Amino acid sequence: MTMPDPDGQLAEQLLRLTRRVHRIQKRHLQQRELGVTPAQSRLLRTLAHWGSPPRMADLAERLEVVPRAVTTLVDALEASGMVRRVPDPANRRVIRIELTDEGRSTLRELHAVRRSAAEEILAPLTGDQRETLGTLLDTLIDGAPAGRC
Amino acid sequence: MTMPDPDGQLAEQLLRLTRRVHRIQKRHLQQRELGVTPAQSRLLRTLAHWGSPPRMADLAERLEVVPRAVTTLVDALEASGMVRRVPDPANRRVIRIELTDEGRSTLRELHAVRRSAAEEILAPLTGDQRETLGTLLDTLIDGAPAGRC
DNA sequence: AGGCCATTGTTACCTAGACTCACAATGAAC
DNA sequence: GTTCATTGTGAGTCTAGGTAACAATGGCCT
Repeated sequence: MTMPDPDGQLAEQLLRLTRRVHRIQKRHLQQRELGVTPAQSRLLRTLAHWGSPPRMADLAERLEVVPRAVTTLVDALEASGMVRRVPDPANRRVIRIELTDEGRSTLRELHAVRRSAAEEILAPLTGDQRETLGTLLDTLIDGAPAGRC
Repeated sequence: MTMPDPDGQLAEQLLRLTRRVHRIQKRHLQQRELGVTPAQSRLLRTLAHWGSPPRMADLAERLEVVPRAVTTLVDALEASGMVRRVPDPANRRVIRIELTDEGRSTLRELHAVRRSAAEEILAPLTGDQRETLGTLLDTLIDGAPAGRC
């Protein structure tokens, strides 16, 4: 009476949930009409958690995407005044990305968006369950073999 | 000393993991060179779990996408001989989607792909943890308010 | 100094996956 | 039989990502 493929099922559930998370987040973002897409929102949050302005390459690594993808995101965010490209005097190849005041104020609104989206997604879970889930996800994310090249 | 936004963090982790799952699955699929994308693979699996051949609209609902998206997927799968469009004699508007023999054989290979991808993703977790995660994900997926409409 | 290679960001292009809108064909209901 | 709902699809858009080629820069090595 063992399940036929428990791990495969798990991956399936994860993917399914994934799609739902994405859709819900997108909807909540659109409702606020901040002109920010989910990926841009993620970049902004990443930026906020940084100490000093990171380089494009830093962002790419943190976001786990190729540098080229960061260029597009920063293009959009810069066009809407959320971030600024600042050349690094110490190394003329690198460009540092700074949050603008407008970016910071948008971030505060994004915080609320994320909260409401998270609330909708996590509604079926109790506080304890959320904590457990958080721990498991942490383990999954941190313990990853980082892509074995 | 409470966390600033635990639920938001959770959603963040979920999204991050999501991206990883997607990437890993895609890589594993490409390695096998089955000519099947992740979304197509999902449709095939959905099809296999169905009793009698479903309508396009059924698939759309089950996959949680708009019907138009199913058209594209079925186009591709039909072009590679995995499925067949069969008109429904009882209602000439509906088209039923049938798995072909080739689709069935591909599905067997996809099963292996999914297993290996799941293994890579879930490597950091013990058996017990996987079980717990499965339960939590079930709760999340089934308990969803289905888009409050 | 000069030459070779790695780093950094970007230009140009492609793909997957989803969405909206409009529409034609069909069925159902009044 | 006219009107309305269902069903699938054409046309077009959009987000998010990926490759490949490249120009500019920096580091290193002799």
